[in-house]
Amino acid sequence: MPDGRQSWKDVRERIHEWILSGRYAPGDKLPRDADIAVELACARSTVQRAMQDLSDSGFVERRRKGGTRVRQDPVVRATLDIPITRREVEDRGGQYGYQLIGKTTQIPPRAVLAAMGLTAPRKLLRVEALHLSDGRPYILEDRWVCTTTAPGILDIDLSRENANEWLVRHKPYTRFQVKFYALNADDRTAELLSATPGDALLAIERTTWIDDAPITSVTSVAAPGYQILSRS
Amino acid sequence: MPDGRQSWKDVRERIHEWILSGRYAPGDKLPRDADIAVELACARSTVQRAMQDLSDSGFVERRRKGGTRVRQDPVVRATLDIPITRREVEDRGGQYGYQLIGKTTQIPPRAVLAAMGLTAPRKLLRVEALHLSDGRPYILEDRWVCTTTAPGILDIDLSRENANEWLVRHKPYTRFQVKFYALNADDRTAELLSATPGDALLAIERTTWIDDAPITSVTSVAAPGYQILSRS
DNA sequence: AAGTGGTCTAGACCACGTA
DNA sequence: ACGTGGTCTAGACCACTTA
Repeated sequence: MPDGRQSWKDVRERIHEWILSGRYAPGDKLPRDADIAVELACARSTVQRAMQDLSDSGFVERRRKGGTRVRQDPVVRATLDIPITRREVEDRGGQYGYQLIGKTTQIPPRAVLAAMGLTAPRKLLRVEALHLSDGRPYILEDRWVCTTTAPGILDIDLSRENANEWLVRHKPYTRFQVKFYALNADDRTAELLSATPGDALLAIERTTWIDDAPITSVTSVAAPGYQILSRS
Repeated sequence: MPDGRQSWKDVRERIHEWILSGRYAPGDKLPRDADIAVELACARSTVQRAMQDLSDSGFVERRRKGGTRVRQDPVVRATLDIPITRREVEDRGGQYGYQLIGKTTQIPPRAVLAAMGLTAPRKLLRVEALHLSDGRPYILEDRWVCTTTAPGILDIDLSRENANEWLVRHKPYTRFQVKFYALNADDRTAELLSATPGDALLAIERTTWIDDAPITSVTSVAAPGYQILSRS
């Protein structure tokens, strides 16, 4: 314990060690921030910052007046980065390619309406496209766009410009929801992704809103072997 | 602009609106924190807090001396909660059940060693178990435990006690990694999960460490239809 | 009603990276 | 070298919640 400055990360580490070592077991109450600040010889706000991080990470639970307790059932909280596909491909050293498959205006299936929080059926723009890595199919996306919220999309030449990238640059969202699941490739999907019908594929469904107005809902199906990793 | 107190979340919202409205477009440089603080009539540290959040969320990019810029390619950063399975089942209103399938000590396949960061092959404890919801198979887990890092696991009656819950309570980790992918059910997996061979299933692989010492690596395969959702 | 976490402020200094 | 973000401190007040 040198008497130099301690960052809140150091303080977080100290407290984390108390938990790891069993000095404070799951369910135990930790001292008040102010007391910890005295013990560790730092400002209370530094302890507060450390505690907030431990709380965000699911290690402790904090309540006003109730104090801080070590969580009984730590929740694993994973953070995933979902970059735009072009960047993902290029970061892996691949050559990115994009291909428009279809563009229509139609009433989407119930599941899509539900995902976007729409109650009444209405026509939406549907864009199907394929992302390629080194010329090989990488991700097949089936996108529905609300043309009321994002009318500008209608002026874009989607055979040249990528719908996702256009939206991300011109229609920032305030809220989003992501869903992961596995599905068996049907004949069409298999053909487009150069897979075999029945192959298990990872599907990523993303829906974005500006406040309560849905912008787009897209289901991306990845080619066989695709994995998603949490940040370090 | 009422002259009441503003929280850093309010400030974050104000700056976010600047970006949404196009006042600052992707690639643009934002004013220095200090100037924003003057404009919004708050302390610089409040702006700093807001900016840190916007940076964590992937909206802006900050560099010392370089200033703050709106990101060109916003990264979608999703946070997932992965609770212990008992809690997940009970939160969904189901009756949780647990069943030990097998427990052996053997040398794991290369992939498992690699996931744990082990270079030399060595024997690990392997525990296979089934989690049930209302008596129906829910998740099949195939776990490898490093008995050097977590020797206590050998004293546990794993037919009664859940390996995951024991580890989570007695062996807190300092670091972890999560991986998601899809796989086709093989005959054995299908039988254990009451699925059909070939069904697409979601696999979640989690590895935990204390510092650099691996604790456990577990691959959980969920029954058909399982989905993972991001937090709000 | 009182105690605890949550946040703000103002000022200071540090550390990093760019110009 | 210097400007910008990053963080700490000390003190103050607020807000929630439970004793």
